[in-house]
Amino acid sequence: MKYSNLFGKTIKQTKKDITAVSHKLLHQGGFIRENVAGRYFMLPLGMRVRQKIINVIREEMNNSGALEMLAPTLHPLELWKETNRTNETGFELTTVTDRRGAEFALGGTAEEMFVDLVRNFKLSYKDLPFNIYQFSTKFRDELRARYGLLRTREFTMKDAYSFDADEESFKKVYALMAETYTKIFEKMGLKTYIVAADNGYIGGEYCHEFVVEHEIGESRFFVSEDGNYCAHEDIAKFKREEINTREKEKPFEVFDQPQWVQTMEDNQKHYKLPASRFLKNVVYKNRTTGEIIIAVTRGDLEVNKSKLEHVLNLVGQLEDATEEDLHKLGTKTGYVHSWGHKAKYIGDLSLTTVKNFIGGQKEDTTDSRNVNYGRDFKCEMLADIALAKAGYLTENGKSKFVEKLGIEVGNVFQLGYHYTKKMHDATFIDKNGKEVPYYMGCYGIGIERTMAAIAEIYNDEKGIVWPEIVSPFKVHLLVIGLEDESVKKRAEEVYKKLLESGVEVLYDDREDVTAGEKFADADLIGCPYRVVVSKKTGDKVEVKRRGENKVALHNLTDLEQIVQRQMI
RNA sequence: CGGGGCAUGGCGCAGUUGGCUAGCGCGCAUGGUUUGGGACCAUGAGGUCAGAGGUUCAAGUCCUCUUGCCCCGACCA
Repeated sequence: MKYSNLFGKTIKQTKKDITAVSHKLLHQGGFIRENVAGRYFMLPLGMRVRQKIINVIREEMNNSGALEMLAPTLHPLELWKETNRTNETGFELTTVTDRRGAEFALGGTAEEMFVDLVRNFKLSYKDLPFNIYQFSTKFRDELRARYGLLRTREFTMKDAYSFDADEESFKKVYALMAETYTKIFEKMGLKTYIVAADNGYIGGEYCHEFVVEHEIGESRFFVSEDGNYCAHEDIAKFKREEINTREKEKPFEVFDQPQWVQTMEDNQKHYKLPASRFLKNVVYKNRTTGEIIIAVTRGDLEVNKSKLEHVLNLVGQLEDATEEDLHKLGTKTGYVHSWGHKAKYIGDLSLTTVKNFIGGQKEDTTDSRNVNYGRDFKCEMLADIALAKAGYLTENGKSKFVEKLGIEVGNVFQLGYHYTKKMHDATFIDKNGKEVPYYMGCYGIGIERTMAAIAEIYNDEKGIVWPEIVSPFKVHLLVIGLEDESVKKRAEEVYKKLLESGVEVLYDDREDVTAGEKFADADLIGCPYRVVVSKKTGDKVEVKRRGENKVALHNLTDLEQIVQRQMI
């Protein structure tokens, strides 16, 4: 393609408040343009990258035996009602109504649609298993879109849905998908961690995120030093160390405490004891029912809301209690009791690792001490509801957690019977002629986010350095000194030759642009090979790899060979 | 959803305690000089200062509301 025909422009300056490197460079290089918050135009250059990414994914998905298809964008709302996902928060549906009054949801994910399609076929066990997928626009009403393409409200997703006869058969598909994903991301130059995570509003019992480690990422996860464990913070299981379990239980008492002792720091200062010796209470409210839930933990630990929701089977339902809610309980911030309020008490596993807790019944000038779990108070249940942190021990106590941040570019979910049992007739006929629900999984990759992740990792101060397989063009050909007829002729010849041998080339043929500007654009756009034709190059061409400094003169056949060689 | 910030030609920004004809850089157009790292000169086009209401002799500037965007947080009681 000739640069003079390209729509879209590189620019020198971007807004100060663009913070993500990928956002800045993709905007500056003329790959994307924002429409409104979280919704982007894919410009021709960006479109080419997007297409390359799709090609890689498609090829590997097809290799895995999955079949591409396409579902409608508007999903009948009844389907979402069938699984009760219309009521779940954490996943705000955008709905539209047509002129007949029929209601539709703009799909943010398509489990119901695929189940609906499949159930209408009335399949037999002989038709199983299969894995069907699509590339389609997804709509998510994010509270806060940010970082350019990293978190948008409208994006392309590859979503696949597998249907199996049973768990055993499913597990093979799940493993195959994980393997396929690793291959896909590796091909694009992304090293991914496979992070065990929470299924959240998608449902099912387990899932894994594919995460590219990067500081800008919003996924916080932990890897054990021995490399045997890798889990998202929302599910990371860690060992609660015994604090003082050998100590003898002393008699419970309420005693005087200076009024200035209010916070956990005050406690530690006043008693000269570590935070782990105190009780901590965190109050939540069920969004829909208004029920108050009090999470009780050891003072040095924090409550993880996702874990708590999971334990209570209330995914996306909890919100922080307000001061008003506390008032209704007859208390206020800092004065919540570990027992006795009209609320559901859930305790963390750590409550049994300490003898003679301090706290739990704070009033203005008193509190309680020598509080022992089981003897002096009891929660409705003890569960893993505490937030993991760097340095904590793995469950077996053998290794320590290292904290990492990353960009979640893909995920694989075990869905099991989550949808097929909620939706009627989502069954096939087994060998015995019985109707049996499908055992499902689903698998997603965010295309634009993957694009941003690549740009986030492969760049330098001058621009993006695209991995060859996703680069918009393989060669960025630029000509300097176009007014010289022989140079111009030579450049045209090189361009034609490259095209003829099937090389994708962006030919900067602009006449009134200085050399410096052409170089700057080539760096910014970031194609892997920069080829220069000028007076200096004579019957050769100058070749430079983006990201490297050395330049070399080659003749055309050499160049073709260099470029044809697949570099990954 | 809470807190903070911003909104001025296409883009990036300046505009003082309200004051006269709203500026600068980039980009764009035209002409010229240039041509191996965003070069230079000249000329020109382009603005209901986000929207609505208000205060005032006078509003880009002060007040109120609305909308949009950006940043931080959304859990430690």
